Amino acid sequence: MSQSDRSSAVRVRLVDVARAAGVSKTTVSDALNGAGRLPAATREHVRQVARRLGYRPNATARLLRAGHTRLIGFAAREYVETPWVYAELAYFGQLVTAATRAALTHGYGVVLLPTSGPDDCWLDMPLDGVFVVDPVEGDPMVGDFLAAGIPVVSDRRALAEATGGAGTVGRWIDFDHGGAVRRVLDHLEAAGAERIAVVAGATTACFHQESAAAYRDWCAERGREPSIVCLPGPGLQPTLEAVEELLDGPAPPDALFILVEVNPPLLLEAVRRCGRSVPDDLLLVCTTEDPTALHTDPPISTLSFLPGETAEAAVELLVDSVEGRAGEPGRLFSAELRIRASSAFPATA
Amino acid sequence: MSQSDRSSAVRVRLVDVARAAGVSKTTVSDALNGAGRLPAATREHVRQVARRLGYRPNATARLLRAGHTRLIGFAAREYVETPWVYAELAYFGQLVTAATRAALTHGYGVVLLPTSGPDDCWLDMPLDGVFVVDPVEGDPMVGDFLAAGIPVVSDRRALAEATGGAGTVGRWIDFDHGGAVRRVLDHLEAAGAERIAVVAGATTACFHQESAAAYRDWCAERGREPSIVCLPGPGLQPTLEAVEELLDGPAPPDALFILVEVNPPLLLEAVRRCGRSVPDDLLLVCTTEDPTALHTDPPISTLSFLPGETAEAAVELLVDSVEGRAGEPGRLFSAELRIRASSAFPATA
DNA sequence: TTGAAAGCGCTACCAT
DNA sequence: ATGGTAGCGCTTTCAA
Repeated sequence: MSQSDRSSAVRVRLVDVARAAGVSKTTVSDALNGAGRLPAATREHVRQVARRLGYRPNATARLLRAGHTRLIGFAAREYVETPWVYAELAYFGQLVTAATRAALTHGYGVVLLPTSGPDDCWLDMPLDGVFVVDPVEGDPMVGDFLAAGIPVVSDRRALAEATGGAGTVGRWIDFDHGGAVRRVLDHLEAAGAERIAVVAGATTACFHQESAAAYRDWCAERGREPSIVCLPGPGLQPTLEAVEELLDGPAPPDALFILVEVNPPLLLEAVRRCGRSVPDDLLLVCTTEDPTALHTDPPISTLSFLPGETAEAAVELLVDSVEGRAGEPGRLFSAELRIRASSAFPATA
Repeated sequence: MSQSDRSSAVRVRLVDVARAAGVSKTTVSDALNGAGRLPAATREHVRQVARRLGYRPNATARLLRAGHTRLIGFAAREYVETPWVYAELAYFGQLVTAATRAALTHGYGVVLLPTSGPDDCWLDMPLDGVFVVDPVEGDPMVGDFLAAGIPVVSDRRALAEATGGAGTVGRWIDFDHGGAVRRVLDHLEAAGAERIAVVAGATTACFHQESAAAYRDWCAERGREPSIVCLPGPGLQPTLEAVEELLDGPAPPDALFILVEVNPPLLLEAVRRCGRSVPDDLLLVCTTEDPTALHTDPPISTLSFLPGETAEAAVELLVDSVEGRAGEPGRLFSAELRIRASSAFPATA
């Protein structure tokens, strides 16, 4: 019954191999890990016995011994109440994808963390470090990990600097959100827009806060009337409805800057339903990572927050922290405005 | 310097708290875990000391003690060479999302596994079980985990039954792919289609294999000429090109059944570019989990493989295995055909 | 060349 | 009511 050998509930341990091979635990360990100075014969013998018995080292025990787990956590905190809804947004999807890939190249695995749960249940996971996206003000998760001496990288510089302090904790990546928004607005203005409306999220994420503020400032500086709709959530339907309302309302805008993730093709369709044509009739810039923005007709200008690059940077900062390397405390990125036909100068100009 | 207290590199251990509080390790453990029969005063005292010192239990040590990790792995094996590209497909995204959510409700965390890497590096992770999606024939990852006595759930019944055997290993979820394909074809035929073309993937995933075979059989039974395009990868552009080629080619089809993930709005746009109109001119069914299929004009009929439900089932099977509960060896699902306007009987009928 | 023994940090048994 | 101690399974130092 070789089958019942293997699937029997009792796992074979190092000491079992040692006994079966008639050697000590040390010898087995050395033989299997290529350590020590064993004669090739002993080594081979031990290996054979180990294989015959179907021995696999216990990962947890090695980790305890090693003092690290090569596991990093990933958490997105914005929608704390409804865990993992955000996974369906292209931005978060790409973020976790890139983080995973980056972690793997550094020899780390990624653990998807719960955003809610019994108290500080996240501390029960054997993590070497954590990447926290969109931490909330005074985030308990961040606090817990830092207090436990587990390095944290977040995407909020201000928050990281407020909490951490010493060398190995509280590093960050971040964006100049206000600057990015102004760049978009300037671009739209240069393209001839006179009434730029903004659709923003109403969450606590600093991204939305800062973006909305920047928009208002920008308008104030020019004596323009701000026209902004704040959405409670990231749903597709509410966003499209908000757009249609704006376009069908009084004093419709001649440019739209969408700050929540929205499906580009469907957005375009909604705009058309309102009898507007992009870009002749309405300039359009979206904050989305959805790759279909490239393939619509016309292609849509986007403001990208570079999930791939930033996740990679975050993981690198984290790994540096974990492995005790000093280094930069954080990295500031610039959102990338990708100008495409939806906001280019009208072809007629 | 309360700050340097907390971030100092040396983590405070249980024994440190015990010493500081003038009690034994046992008392500290009991006090903190609410075990034992300590007087409230002792308990409180110990807790205060622990808090003052910033004590956090070492997760790895507890896990070693506990004999389990409450961590399950998630791996998708189809595109082993280019890890995590698939994360951008709606199907996989929803799969990992649902699996994560389900795992969390059972008190398990999810570890995203590398699909390639130095030999059996995945065994270094302290996992209680693994969910392997699209395992390849004779998958080494599956074999390694089973050999290590770590329960595996995969989405290939045949493979699971070939490998495992005994109670705690090799459970499965699966679909009757052939049946699903035939259901779609029957539906299209009933809706009046006479030339149904299929766009399929060319990967080793049994889904593609079985689907293509079912299509060919179905055609053969009716003496129809099969018209099938096999795509090497999941890219958006190649898929759209294949569709346009089909529609512009000789003997264009009057119905299209797309078996790879494609963006619904863009697909519709491509179809229109070919001068066809859905559904009057061309019936359309897609195998996609992209939620925008609902919002296009017309909405697109889809064949859904229920990533949410199946991931949940997989996690439940896995948790049962891990916790030593006997139970069903697997669960067979039926793909769900969601008929919408894109494949309904022409309105003119 | 090999092995005994000491831990990694924690929990749980069984004395006191 | 409290604490000593054994042990989870492994690696590693050090002595033989």
